[in-house]
Amino acid sequence: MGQSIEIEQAAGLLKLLGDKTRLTMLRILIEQDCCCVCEFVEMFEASQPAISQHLRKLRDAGLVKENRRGQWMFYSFNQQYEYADYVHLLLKELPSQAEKLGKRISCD
Amino acid sequence: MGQSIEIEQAAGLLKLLGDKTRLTMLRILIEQDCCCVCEFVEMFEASQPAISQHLRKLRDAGLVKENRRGQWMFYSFNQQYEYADYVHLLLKELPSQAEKLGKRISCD
DNA sequence: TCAATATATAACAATATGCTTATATACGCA
DNA sequence: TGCGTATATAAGCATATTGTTATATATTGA
Repeated sequence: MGQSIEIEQAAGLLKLLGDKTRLTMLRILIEQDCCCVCEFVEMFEASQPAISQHLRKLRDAGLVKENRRGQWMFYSFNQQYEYADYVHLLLKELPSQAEKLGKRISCD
Repeated sequence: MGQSIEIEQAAGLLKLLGDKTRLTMLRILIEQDCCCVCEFVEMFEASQPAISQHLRKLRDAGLVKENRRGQWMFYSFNQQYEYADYVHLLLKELPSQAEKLGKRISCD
């Protein structure tokens, strides 16, 4: 059950979502169970540290959780996030980014 | 009728909303017809230039429109904004900020 | 026309953000 | 244990953002 969100917390959340890479990551994660870092790196044609840093911000805010499987780290949307309902509300209005995943690399 | 929003435009919009002052302004403007600059200045206990600059960003993005009445400039939410529906969706989940207005200064 | 008020803009400084490169850490496997 | 792969972190740099101060513009009313 999500909490109703105060304006200050909403501003911080929206700021975090106000980045194309992070927003796309989250849009993907609400329709895709989880992704490993290497998938994001390929998808965004970005450097590995850049992706890791975005993921850390999302994780520090509680929006995603990480799960190690062997040497791969998988990230998924954190349904326990306090304002998960609100985030869903925002994300589901955005077009699916599933095609960005392309042929999924099988990391596992 | 609002347009469906692409991810890149959504990111830019959310970035703009990801500021406490601007987010609060907009939250007020969806329940309050319009506000003049001096009301915002008092409400946020911010400097007049700071408020003007926030309003300009919102106006440049098309989120608010301005209307002069004598020496006062009134700002209101722009219902014609391409993604007005989306913005409404986000804002209506936030607590009303009407009390922030306090006793409204009558500028007109 | 001039002064007062409201607002906008410009220039600058402080801070935040996001990337890069380099390096550290964690894991699997030989 | 040692190497290769995946990921995280740190440091530094370039750019963006936001506020401040100073000034410009617009409007009203004497």
